[in-house]
Parts: sequence; C-alpha cells; structure tokens
Amino acid sequence: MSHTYQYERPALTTDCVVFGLDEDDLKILLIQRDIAPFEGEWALPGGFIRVGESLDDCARRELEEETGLKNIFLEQLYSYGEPDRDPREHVVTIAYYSLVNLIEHAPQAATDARNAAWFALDDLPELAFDHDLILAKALERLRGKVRYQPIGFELLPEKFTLSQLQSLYEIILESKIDKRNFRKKVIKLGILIETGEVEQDVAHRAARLYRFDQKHYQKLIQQGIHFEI
Amino acid sequence: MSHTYQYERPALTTDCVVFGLDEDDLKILLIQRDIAPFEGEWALPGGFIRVGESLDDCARRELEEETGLKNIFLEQLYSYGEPDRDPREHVVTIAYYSLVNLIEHAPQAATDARNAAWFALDDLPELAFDHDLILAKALERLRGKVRYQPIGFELLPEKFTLSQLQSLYEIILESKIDKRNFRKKVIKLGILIETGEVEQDVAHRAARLYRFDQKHYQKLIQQGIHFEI
DNA sequence: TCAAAAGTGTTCATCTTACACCCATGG
DNA sequence: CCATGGGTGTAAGATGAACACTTTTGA
Repeated sequence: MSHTYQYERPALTTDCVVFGLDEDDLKILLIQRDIAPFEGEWALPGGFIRVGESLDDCARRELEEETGLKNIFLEQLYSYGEPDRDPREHVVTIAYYSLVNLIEHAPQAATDARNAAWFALDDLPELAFDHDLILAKALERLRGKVRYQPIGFELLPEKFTLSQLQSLYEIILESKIDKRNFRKKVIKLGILIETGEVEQDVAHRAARLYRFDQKHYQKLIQQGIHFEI
Repeated sequence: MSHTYQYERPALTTDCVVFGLDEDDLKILLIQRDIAPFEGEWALPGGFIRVGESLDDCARRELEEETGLKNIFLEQLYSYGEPDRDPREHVVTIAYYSLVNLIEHAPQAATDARNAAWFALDDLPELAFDHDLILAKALERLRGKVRYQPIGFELLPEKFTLSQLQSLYEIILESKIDKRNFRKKVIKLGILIETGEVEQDVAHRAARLYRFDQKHYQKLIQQGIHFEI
C-alpha cells in the first residue's frame, strides 16, 4: 500500500520534551533509539503523524506508545523544519513539551520494547537529530512560563507543601528564593487551598498540605488578573 | 512528475499574519483567494512548503510572492493540524506572524495577480479555513510580547516620536497610557537614542525624533535585565 | 535533647500611579 | 493670536527585598 502525490512532501512528526521533578533535580525523559539513524543514541519520544490525526493527538499517542505516560499536561512548543535535520530526508517536526510528576508517574522503563530513562539536565547524553535545540527551547519556555502561569503545579503531586512549591521554583529557575517573601506572595495570590492535612512520616515538624485552586485561578484570569511569581 | 511514499502524508503549508500600524489602527494584510476552496474569500498569505526549504524560508518566500513584502520581522507563531481544517485533505500549517511599518511598506496591492488588502482589526471580512483562529493567536502573542520585548519598534519608521511610540502601545493594548509616566519609563529603559532631529511640517511644536538602540538592548538582555512596559 | 524543617512580621527602598500647566510652532 | 500637540515634576500609595527567631516533631 503506497501513496502518490503530485508534489514532493516533507515527512511530518511530533516530538516531546517530557519534564519531571524529583527531590532536587529537573529531569527529562529520553528514549534509546533501536533503529537507524542514530541507532543506540538517546532521543526525544516522538513519531510520525498519521493522516486524519491532530497534532496534539499524535503527540499524546506517541508518548503513550513509547513511554506509557498518558493524561498529562502537554503543550505545543515550536516547529522545526531545517531540511537537513534528519539525514534520511526532509522531516518537519512539531515539538511539544510536557510536565509530569515523578511521584505519580514512576520513572520506570517504557511499556513497549524501547528503553526509556529519566536524565537530570546536568547529566544528559548526546541527543539525536536537533533534539538538543528542541530541549533548549523547551527549557526556555518552561522557565519563562512558570513565572506567570501556574503550570508548575503539574510537576507536583496533587497535595504539596509550600516548601515543595518553593523548591520547584528554585530548581526550575536555578535561584534561591526568600522563604517568607515566597509564602506571602503565593498565599496572597489566592490560588492555593489549605487541605487541613499535614505531611506524614517526616522526621521534623509536619508541613501543611495545599492544593492548587484551578477554579479560582480561572476566575482570576477572566478578570484579567496578572499572576506573577 | 509525481512522488510516492509508503505511508500517507498530510500536506504542509506556512501561513502568515502580517500586522501593520497606521495613524490610529492596527491592520492585517489579507489575500483574496483566486482558487477553490474558499474562492473569492479572504485568507492569510501562505502556501505549500517545498522539500529542501526551511519553514522560515517558506514563510518569507510565500510572503514575497503574494504580497511583495520582504526583509521584514517574522516569527513563528504556532502550528495547526486539525484533520478537517482544509476541506480538500489533511493540511498542516506552520503559522507565522510578521510586523511591518506601513509607511515604508505601502499598503499597495500585491505584486502578482492576487488581490491583497489591509484591513483594520475591527473591520475584518470572514476568513477562509481556520484563519480566524490563527489571527486570534497572533494577536494574543503580539499583545503579550510587545510588553516585554521591543518588537513594537518593527511597526514604526526608523525615526519616531515618543507620542508615536505611546500611540503604538495604546493601539495594540487597547488602553490609555499616562503621557508623563510613559515617557519616564521608556527613557529610563535606556534603549532609545535621541537623534537630535525633530519632526518636519507639523502644525504645532515639532517633536523630537528617537531611534531604537538595538545594540544597547542586546547588552541589557545579556545582563539579564528584565524589560517591561 | 537534638536535629531538621515549618512557620511567622517589620522595615526600608523602589516602583507605580495620579495629576495640570507652560511651551513651541504653523496657520 | 489661536489651535495643536510637545514637554515636564511631585507626592502618595503599593510593591518588593532583606532579614532571624520560635515552634513542632520524630529519632
């Protein structure tokens, strides 16, 4: 079964930068390629777009097929189409980035035959294709966006402590934040709900657990409130 | 001459939202389609990507072919790939947006046979395909970005008055700005150079002309200075 | 009782906002 | 001399940054 067109067409793929957060590192999920080109090297999960499939659907499908991840935060990042970015032929890729919380989505290997693994950002292998470029763009987007949209919550479990939230910002933005000022600020934003619960099984004073107030956040946005951390 | 592939492939295009600014309106440049589908309707300039051509190159080429515009500010916006966005077949488009200054790039008709025209945003015709969606995204991007990156200067002539600059922000952001506060702010940013010249042929006190200081801006960015208007 | 992290306010400097009048020019 | 937009400063309020000690808990 083959398909014929009047004019040549580039091939089309999606690729996804998956970010996860553990205790003290921002990590990304990579797949070890089992076919040429770049066989044996590490690459972003992704694959070819099917006719009749939307870009978002493709990105989600490939992610689930290659890593087992589903129902996660996913957002389009940028499209790459330099003619020589794939040595086989002209391949255009629509890149996405995704945020998952490593506690609920364990860093286990992939569901199918491929080898998937989490890598800390400062301990990355060489990446196949132009995936280093894509990763750099994703990081830039994450660092920019986390400051004025509450996407960071995607990296945390549903209930979290203020220290966890602060640590998230410190890790992503690579800078220290003053504890008292940080707490004043996020509390004043009014987008956190105190659950009334506290941490369990910690060897020190247990911290209060909070949830992100999605509904109230939406209301604030509609009122044109400018959120910034 | 035809081309055969093992798997079906969506077609690939670029489309571009071109913004221009005149005295009191933000305008966009549209092309009247001369072939089906949507024959006779207005659409964003754009067309099919050639194999071996980068996405940016394609956007620039199409823009020049259809509107005569070249050497202008152009930036990738977002990619659209809903399978039914084009009634003919599955077409994925990489959307761009562009900023031109209407004084140096006159609102004349296109170079080739097509009919091109500038429309004020509040007086738009119905757009072909999902181009209304793309336009909305471009506007959102422009309004967001103009506040923290000096892209607005692309919409002005090389030398401009502070009133023109203020008017630009008022038009794009659709809100009034205090004259004294605005001037204090942009002067303090230090990214304007006084040319020493003044307006000519105006029926009132002639305003000073300024230029955007690209080099100094780059230096500030490298120092991590956060620019905001 | 010790270690480890949670939790909490005040002060000072900076930035933002609101606001009104004289100036220069051409017609 | 008048109409038009150009150009300028100050005061009050809001926001951001710096900073240290007490509390709770489990080991």
